[in-house]
Amino acid sequence: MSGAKLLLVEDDPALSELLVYRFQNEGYDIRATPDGDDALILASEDTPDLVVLDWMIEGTSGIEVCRRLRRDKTTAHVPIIMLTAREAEDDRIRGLETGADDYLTKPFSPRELLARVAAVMRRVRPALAGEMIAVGDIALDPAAHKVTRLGQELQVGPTEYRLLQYLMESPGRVFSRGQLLDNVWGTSSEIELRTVDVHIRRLRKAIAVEGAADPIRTVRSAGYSLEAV
Amino acid sequence: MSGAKLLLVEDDPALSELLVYRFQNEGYDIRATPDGDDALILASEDTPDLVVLDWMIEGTSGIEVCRRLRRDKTTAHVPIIMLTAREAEDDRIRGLETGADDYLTKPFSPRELLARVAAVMRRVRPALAGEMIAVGDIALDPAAHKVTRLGQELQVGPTEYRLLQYLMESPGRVFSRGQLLDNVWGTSSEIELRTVDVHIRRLRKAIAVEGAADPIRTVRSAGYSLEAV
DNA sequence: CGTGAATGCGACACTATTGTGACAGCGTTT
DNA sequence: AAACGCTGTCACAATAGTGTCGCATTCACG
Repeated sequence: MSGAKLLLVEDDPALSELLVYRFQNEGYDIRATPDGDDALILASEDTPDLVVLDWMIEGTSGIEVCRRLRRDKTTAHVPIIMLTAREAEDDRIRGLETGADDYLTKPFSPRELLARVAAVMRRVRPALAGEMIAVGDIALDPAAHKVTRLGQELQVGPTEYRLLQYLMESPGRVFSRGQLLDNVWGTSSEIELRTVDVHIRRLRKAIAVEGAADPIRTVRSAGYSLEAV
Repeated sequence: MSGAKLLLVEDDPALSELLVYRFQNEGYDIRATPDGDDALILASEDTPDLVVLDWMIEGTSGIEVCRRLRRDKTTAHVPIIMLTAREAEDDRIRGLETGADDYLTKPFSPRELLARVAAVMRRVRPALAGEMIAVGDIALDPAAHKVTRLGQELQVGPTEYRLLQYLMESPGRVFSRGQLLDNVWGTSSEIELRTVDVHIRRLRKAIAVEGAADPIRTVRSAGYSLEAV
């Protein structure tokens, strides 16, 4: 499991099924539901990396789903791509107003949607889109699952790798231990906060190379951040 | 029988015959049928690598064939090139919506279609385009169905061959066990993930030669990749 | 300077993941 | 019918990774 988590909200069974196959084939971890209320529950249970949202759906309407996703803290920043009917200009505008990141008018080809999703993912979570990310002298290649520093390949364990990737996605930003546990370890983590310290230490050791400073900054009583060196 | 397997669904006998001749000449393993239902049966019996599908055909319509191909797990990912009448814009759009990968409007020259097919094949499965691929000191010849390392011919079983070919198509890239099952074994596989490990081991043993390192990298909790040695 | 809280660090038991040899089922060939 | 090659699973061995603990060290603040 390497791809980004998608949530598809689409009430046309044929289209939904088709898209699920296509996205799975591209390596995405996609779940689908035809129902707006259900979508909100799914999104809150396991925050997706991106939501594809049909405008016309059963239950809570697309625009309402969009609005509520934005209201909830855990999903407020999740990118949303809206699917709208062809001539519904008003809908499109209102959709973007409500906070959608992109839209696609029906009919569209699966490939078009794939391209849009990939584009948004590249912008928001480059590493999940398979894009190489670099911070200072450290480079991370998600496709090859490799980390290099100053051209030197580093040996990084699974958890340290995920931790590093997460830190690299927002360089300079300070994350609390709780945030790191939620985003790197996963939702249902009943893990000691201090465990984060240990993995930070292991990560520091793993990315240490001759003649390069420690890029991980400890912010006392706040958390850690990765600085460009 | 070396080239990629094509399935042509075309009810104009003259055109069909011409295309079959041309594609066979190019080394493709092509079968043709004028009937939509027949096409579905042929496709399920022996999954083709690509389908060329006329929009207007007898029996089940083109769009329906397209949709059903996508619905069936074993054929869901097979690229489809649609042949449409010149002015049928709506058809084209609906075709793409239904999951076709590319289209060609009649009339077209056989050469055009050959180019499209080759382009799609190169994108999807480079080795199936009949091109020799080499990674490090390993060379795989799809035409001759042979694998050599350091000039030495290797004895590789069928599954190991497909596995190696797939890994060689994206050297350095890490694939999860699930991805490998989907792409090497086929989408309908209800097979244990650990089975991949066993075949990786068999492949490792098969491609081991004196004085050469193991090119297969195990990425713990992620999958495997083939590195250029 | 003290002092308490926060963080760094090494060790350790435990768990999860992967490597490996063996085996039985199956279809094909001899 | 026997022999063979290939396949998918299994059980077990070998590793690698994980979470906690206890203690050392550092830091902010009076």
